[in-house]
Amino acid sequence: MRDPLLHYPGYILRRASSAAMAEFSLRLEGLGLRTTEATILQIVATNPGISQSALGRMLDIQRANMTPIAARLESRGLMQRLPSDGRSLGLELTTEGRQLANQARAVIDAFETELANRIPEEHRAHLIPALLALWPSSRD
Amino acid sequence: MRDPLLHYPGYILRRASSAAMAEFSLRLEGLGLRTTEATILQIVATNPGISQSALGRMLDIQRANMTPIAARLESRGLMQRLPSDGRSLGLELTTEGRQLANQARAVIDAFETELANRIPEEHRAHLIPALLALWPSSRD
DNA sequence: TACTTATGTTATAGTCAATAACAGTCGACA
DNA sequence: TGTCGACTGTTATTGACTATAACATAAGTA
Repeated sequence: MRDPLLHYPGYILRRASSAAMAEFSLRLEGLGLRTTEATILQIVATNPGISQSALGRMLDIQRANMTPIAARLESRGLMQRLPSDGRSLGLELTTEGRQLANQARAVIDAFETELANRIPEEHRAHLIPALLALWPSSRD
Repeated sequence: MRDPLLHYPGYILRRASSAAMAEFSLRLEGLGLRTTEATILQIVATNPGISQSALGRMLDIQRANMTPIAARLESRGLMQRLPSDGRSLGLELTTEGRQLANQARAVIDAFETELANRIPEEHRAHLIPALLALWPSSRD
């Protein structure tokens, strides 16, 4: 029972990512947040007033899929959507949203620290630069 | 417009993985294969007779979700499901399945090589060991 | 034999991403 | 100024993928 793909970086990337994300989702369950929602809270916290579409571009989430996500966060009282532009909606966290964002940040920090510690020291510093090279994306 | 999570390995892992997988899916479209299906063809090719559930354990796919995937490959004439055990089904590729597996392997090889080449040389060799450390999984 | 575990299946629900179509707004520019 | 093209947000729909529960059957074990 041999896995012939174990030496391919892309394959291992997929498997490692899905395993890590499953674990991460569990840790967020206590806060009632999904992975994407926790991410959004962090980004809106550091970029108050960011528009829905700019947020979507940052996270590779399309406008059409952003709408229900943002609506859900707003209906939970975590985020406000204020018309900034006439066509754009500027996003801002409520007080409750900021509190939850902080709690989520603690969960993220703990998880990411654990992840990093699982990597043998001689490889640790190379992971992020290597992954960034695989993900050209919007930071060009 | 700053991304406050850019220094977290788990976050970048997720983003890099989803970008790479989207690209990979496009390359498999020509063969009419999904990512998972291409993977299964490779594994069954190297492990003829493997059972559906063993395959599922290898790929972290649950029995219930394995059924329609395997049935689809069989109905396309790529794979056979032969009762081996009375309860188990042993999987084997048909001639056509082997041919398609070979074509898929070429696509995989090309893609994985390109991926590896995107990584700056000083980081390249560290990616797989680092990822394997994050994905303990079944290889214990 | 009786009990437990393993395998495969069906049905169902939820999450997530992709597409198309629409209304409204903004900006550029002739 | 007015028009045209691009941008924003929304709705509706679809497909892929995952998770759970319940079931029938077979295998292994005490």
